[in-house]
Amino acid sequence: MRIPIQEVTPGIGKAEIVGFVHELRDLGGLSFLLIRDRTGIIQVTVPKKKVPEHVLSAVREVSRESVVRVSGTVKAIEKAPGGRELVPETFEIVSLAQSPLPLDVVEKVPAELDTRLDSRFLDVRRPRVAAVFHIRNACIQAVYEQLFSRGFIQITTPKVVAAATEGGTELFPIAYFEKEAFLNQSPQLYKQMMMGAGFERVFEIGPIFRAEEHNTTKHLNEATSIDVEVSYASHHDVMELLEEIVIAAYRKVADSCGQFLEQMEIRDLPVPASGFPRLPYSEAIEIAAKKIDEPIAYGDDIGTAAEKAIGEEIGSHYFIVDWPTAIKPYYAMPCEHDPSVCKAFDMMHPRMELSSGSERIHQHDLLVRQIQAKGLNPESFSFYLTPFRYGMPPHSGWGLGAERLIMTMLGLQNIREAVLFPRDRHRLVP
RNA sequence: GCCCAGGUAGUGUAGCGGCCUAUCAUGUCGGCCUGUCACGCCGACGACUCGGAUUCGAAUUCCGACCUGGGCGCCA
Repeated sequence: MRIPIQEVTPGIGKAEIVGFVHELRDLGGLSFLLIRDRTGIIQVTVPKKKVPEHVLSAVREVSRESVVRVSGTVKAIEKAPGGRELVPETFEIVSLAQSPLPLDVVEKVPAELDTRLDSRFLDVRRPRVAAVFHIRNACIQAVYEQLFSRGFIQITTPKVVAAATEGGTELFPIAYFEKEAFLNQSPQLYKQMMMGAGFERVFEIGPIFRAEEHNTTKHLNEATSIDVEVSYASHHDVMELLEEIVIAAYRKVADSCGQFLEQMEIRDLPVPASGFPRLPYSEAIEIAAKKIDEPIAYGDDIGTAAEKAIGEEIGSHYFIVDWPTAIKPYYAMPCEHDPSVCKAFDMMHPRMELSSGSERIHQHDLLVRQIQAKGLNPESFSFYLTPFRYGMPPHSGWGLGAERLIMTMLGLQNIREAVLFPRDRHRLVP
């Protein structure tokens, strides 16, 4: 019976393991092989004069990254990594790896991200790369735990849609039988319709598609959005929820991913403190105006330089609130006392934007006016607008970029590191 | 969409008009080696993205194509 490498301890006596050949060292009369499975690495020591002939011939034949099955005696040896080693009685090559490898799994020689992504299956064999995805899994699990425990209903919404949801970003057109269709940029409209359906608390974690031809370390053309919508909640309520979920994700990783953080050489993962600062947009602009060269004024979008300057000033997660209505989507609720400002927010990490959300307009006629004010045609949104005529609860929500959450949490330099198979301007394979 | 930068063995690099039959590392193959842990030592193998131009001579300069990285705008 095969056991996980992590569970191979000196006291165990005999053990059988299956894994990849991580490294091979032949010292002549003595050979060392490091065998790796998802739980760890163990040294297999082969004293050539003391092992069966079939073990010797298999060891001679085996190559790095081959899959092997080894059984034998576990010995406590201080000189061995982990304080134990396996001396084989049987050694079976389950699947021989060709050489040369397209990528050095042991990382004696670095590889460029592009080369790594071409051979992602090999790249992810590296423990420190695999660690990112174990941590990503823990984050998503934490989000599920938070949302399910609060009575949220998970929904799935169409990714193939007839028209743009928000205007603005470019959509990928696709052929849909005899009709024109697009890949959805956001579940926004569908989440809101489910408020109209009376579900009160919904979420979806799924892909969103943006056809922007950007080529940066923080954009993907297919990203994962954690999308939440809550009835009878103000934007303040959902900001608190967002903050709690981000903190829960950090805490989950800090508490349960010690081994993976270690592999990434992250000694200590600081969990953000609750009470993220709420920075009014107008103050954010003032900070940026003082710190950057390019001119910036009230009413402008917050560009990359401004975002960076403000992030440096605040130094932790924070919200930008009280946005001008003019630069937020049509569905953001204007403030009663000053409709030029709306109840929208962005949630920021010092490095970049992670999430944006708002209290939504739930009054049909106001929504139509706002759509028109953005130069869009309400008729193309009739499927979305109709529910607003038959009793629509007030509601708020947000969308959180999963890859950006992981990227900023782990200090990854490129967002592509946070996705197994990224889709960017140039990459469609694998 | 705009603007930069770059394509040299499987991988990562040096070279940037003649010293290039192209450097180094890693890898692979062969040899020696019983405690390695980036094992060591000896030997071998393996590359200038493609097409055109300039030149006595091009990896090196120019033009074009293809491919790639990054920045900006916008966004999660």
